[in-house]
Amino acid sequence: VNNLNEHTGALIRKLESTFVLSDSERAVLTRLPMSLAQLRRDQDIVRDGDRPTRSCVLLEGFAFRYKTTAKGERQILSFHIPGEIPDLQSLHIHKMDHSLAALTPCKVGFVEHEEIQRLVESFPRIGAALWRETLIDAAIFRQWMLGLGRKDAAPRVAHLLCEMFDRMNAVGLAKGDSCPLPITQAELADALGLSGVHINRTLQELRRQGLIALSKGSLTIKDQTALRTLGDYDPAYLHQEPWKAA
Amino acid sequence: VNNLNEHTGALIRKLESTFVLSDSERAVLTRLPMSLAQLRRDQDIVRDGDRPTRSCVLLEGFAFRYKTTAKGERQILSFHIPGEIPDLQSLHIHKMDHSLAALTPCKVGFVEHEEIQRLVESFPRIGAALWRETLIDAAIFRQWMLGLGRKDAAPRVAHLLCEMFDRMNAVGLAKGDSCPLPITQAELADALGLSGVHINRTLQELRRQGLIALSKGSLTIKDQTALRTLGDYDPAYLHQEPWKAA
DNA sequence: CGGCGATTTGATAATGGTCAAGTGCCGTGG
DNA sequence: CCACGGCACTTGACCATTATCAAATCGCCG
Repeated sequence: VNNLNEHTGALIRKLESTFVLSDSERAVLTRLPMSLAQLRRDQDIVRDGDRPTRSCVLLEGFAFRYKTTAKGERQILSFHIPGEIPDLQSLHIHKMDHSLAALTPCKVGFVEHEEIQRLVESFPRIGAALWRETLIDAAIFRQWMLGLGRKDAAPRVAHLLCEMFDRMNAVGLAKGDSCPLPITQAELADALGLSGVHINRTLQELRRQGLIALSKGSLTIKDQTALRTLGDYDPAYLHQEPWKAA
Repeated sequence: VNNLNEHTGALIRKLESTFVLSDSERAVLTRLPMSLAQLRRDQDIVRDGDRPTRSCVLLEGFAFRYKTTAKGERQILSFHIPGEIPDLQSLHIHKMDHSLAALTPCKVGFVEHEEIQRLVESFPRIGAALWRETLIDAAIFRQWMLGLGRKDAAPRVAHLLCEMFDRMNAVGLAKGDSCPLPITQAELADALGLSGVHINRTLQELRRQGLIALSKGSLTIKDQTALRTLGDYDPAYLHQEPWKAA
């Protein structure tokens, strides 16, 4: 518990992207006790089977959750951007059923479950907002399932790129039609249930059609309409509209 | 709001499968106001895009959630058994991002969101239990994603059958190594991201190997060990152990 | 008996996987 | 400054799992 505030900016920005916080709510969040850590790329934060007593707020950088098959194949379940709490579910589900790792070097804050419990008891609206975040998480899982189960490679890739751009945009991390997206083709493959080779060819096709540019960790959406149509993308499932005043 | 109790038995049984209720908690749940309805097979309960003001408790029969692709392909996202609240998420996520339908004729109780809100405010432990249920929902989505993205047909089918059996068993609806499973091969296909033809051939193979029997809406697991191994199944993600005393 | 939905079967095609080798990029150390 | 090493990306050839299409059978209910 080694900080005071200024670290929670990403968290507050994220919550405020769908929620209007009152002053007292913002104040208590700013002072939320967390212990900071800096993580290397690819470092596990929590592992499948762990029983963590704290959750992890992503302050800078990107993370992802994944599971592994008996024969060692990896499925990436979600990508996480600054301000998110990727393992909030461990608050009520005590044993991890998947792992969480750093996609890039990143800065995180660990908050004890006890602390979160106190927070949601004293500030029920924050409790509801956090519950809501976990529900949006689930909505994203459902959307990915539709892709994994029923879409061809190109629409799958297109959809993911649309989603990541919108999520980055919602927390102010996109500029114009570009945003950081430091994801490897192998990671894309593991997220979309495809092989690295096929991801490569699909990306080339999207580039050839002038829909996107993606290189050196940066994504540019060159033809949003076409990309959304191809990916059958409708951002409604992200439930991003600010919705309830303080 | 046309009933008193005896209808909520399935709900209570479900909650008690992972949670020890106090007497007052059980009492308030028993009296939970809900309006009953009887639904036909395949009838939509709520639709993608709706903004429901109530959630649906499944009292008898089976339900499923699904999404549809632009070209009309269906992905089934989850199956639901008696006692579950398949659209509880609409409490905090106001617009449906998928549909919910009756897999078999079924009896449901609709509970107004207002009512649930009152319930979780007065009984925070029930609130936590419900939050937990939505998190387990998400855990099941994650497990399905691993299958959709990274497993071949046979393991996918095997895994689903293991899961459905364990969930039925947890609420007392299995007898020995059998349980009701009134699911069509086409529905299995849409849940597992495969074609109906391929599901048919895969089921035949599982039967030929003596792992299962599945017909007339009833599943029998004839070799649990082999089926679990094949499906790479570990029930930990269902988080079924009763865990916190009242 | 008729009819309809569910299941089964066979033949053929396609999307995407695997394997293997090569290229490009970038940071490190001589 | 340049060679080296490693990792991500790219390419080509071949293969496999699964989709598609079409038709036949089964089972149950009226």
